[in-house]
Amino acid sequence: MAGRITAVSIVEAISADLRSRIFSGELGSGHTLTETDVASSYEVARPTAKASIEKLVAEGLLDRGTHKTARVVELGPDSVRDIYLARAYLESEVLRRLARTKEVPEAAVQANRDIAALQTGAPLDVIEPDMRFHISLIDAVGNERISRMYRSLVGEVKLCMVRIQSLHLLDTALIQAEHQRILELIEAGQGEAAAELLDEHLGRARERLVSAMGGTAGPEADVSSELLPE
Amino acid sequence: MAGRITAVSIVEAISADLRSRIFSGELGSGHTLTETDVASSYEVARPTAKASIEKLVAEGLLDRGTHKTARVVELGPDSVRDIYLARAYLESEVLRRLARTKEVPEAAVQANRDIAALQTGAPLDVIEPDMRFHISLIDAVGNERISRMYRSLVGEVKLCMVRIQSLHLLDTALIQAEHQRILELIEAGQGEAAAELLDEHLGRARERLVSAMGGTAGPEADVSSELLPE
DNA sequence: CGCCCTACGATTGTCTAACAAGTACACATG
DNA sequence: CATGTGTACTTGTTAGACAATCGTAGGGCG
Repeated sequence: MAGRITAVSIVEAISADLRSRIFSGELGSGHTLTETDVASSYEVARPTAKASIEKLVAEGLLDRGTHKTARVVELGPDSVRDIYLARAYLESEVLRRLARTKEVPEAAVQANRDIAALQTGAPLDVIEPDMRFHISLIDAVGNERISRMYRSLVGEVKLCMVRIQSLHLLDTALIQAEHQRILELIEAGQGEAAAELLDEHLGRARERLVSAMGGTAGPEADVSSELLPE
Repeated sequence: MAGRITAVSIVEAISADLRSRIFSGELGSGHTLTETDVASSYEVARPTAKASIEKLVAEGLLDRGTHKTARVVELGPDSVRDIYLARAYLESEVLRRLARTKEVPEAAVQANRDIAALQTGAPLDVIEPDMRFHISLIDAVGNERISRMYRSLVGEVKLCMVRIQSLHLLDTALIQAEHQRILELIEAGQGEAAAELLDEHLGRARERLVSAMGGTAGPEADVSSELLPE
């Protein structure tokens, strides 16, 4: 087979393209997407564009109220905390259950190897294998719904990331070491310890994100920032 | 405030009506819903009906492939296990975290009181307060995304329930007692024990559902059932 | 007689065109 | 300065139509 042929509907194709443009940062937070704009830029009818937009709204990537123009969601510090806490809930429980059977998913090991081999590259290159590491752990329990839920969270995480340029704060070596330790704890059957380490791991990432976006004051930014001199 | 006024769109209204008809069992598993049928029966245009159907597909209540008629999802034993395991994942982690702060949500206490006060009623009446109990626990951690995820699972659980008539298997007193014990364990800060009890609680409910639907052989029924004499 | 192929009906995907209804912002008025 | 009005832009919904596709029933051939 020379690459699976994909005969997706137009709606899906447009959704996919918009999604990747959002993740790439081309469509930044707060960017508005009117139905007519989408329709004309992709040369489709408005109902088709409407369907594409509503698909992304359902995914949580776009935001829109009745009779209002859709816009790329703006994730403030509160949202970031919500997302990362949700990740921690899902993933720490997964670690506990994996530890019971001492099951270390090969895909996670490979993802972490990729991080280690990455030492020299651009700082953003760590994101992809990092996400792959976490997704591998989730998928290892073989629960379709849990996997789906986690993927939707990952989508929002990526959305956070594109807002941050200063990702050189990322300490690739530290990330890789913590991942390694988590895998070891699973293998040793110490689920509780693995869950705790993960909590710290995600908590640190979360606070780094929050502080990095603190200056740009998202919609849920605390009021004190309005009192600062401009 | 004398009841919030709700000016929902037509699409939402139709989705809501279809949803309740699905949950009530009026639209049973495998029931087909063509766009034209929905359009004519609600006296709306086909695109409107289409949007309503697609909304329910996104929720996981309907199932449909390209160019194929939408049908109410058929949940086999494997799906039931997947759903209940996902519930266990989310909820047991929630219990652990609630136990850390020894926080017993009042709404959950109330829901369990309602179950206790229910002793004499029809056996299906236990479902509503039971769901409310579990949802209260989830909501208590105040994480928007976790709550959303759990609610989508609850939707599928209700879908399972309507397939089963023989719900007199439900032991209301046992359910109520286990709930009570879970709340006590949270208050005592024993998250691990609470999580374990919940696992049993949900596991029992799951196996009861699976065996109750075993005769009707869902799509994921194991092959041996095909070997049985008809 | 059974099997493959084709033609048909039913259904969905998409488009064009249009009107109704709502929001947001500027403007005029008291 | 607050309030009301109005206009432009956008979305919600409809109607009708055509193409593409799926399932099935019927006809031709071995």
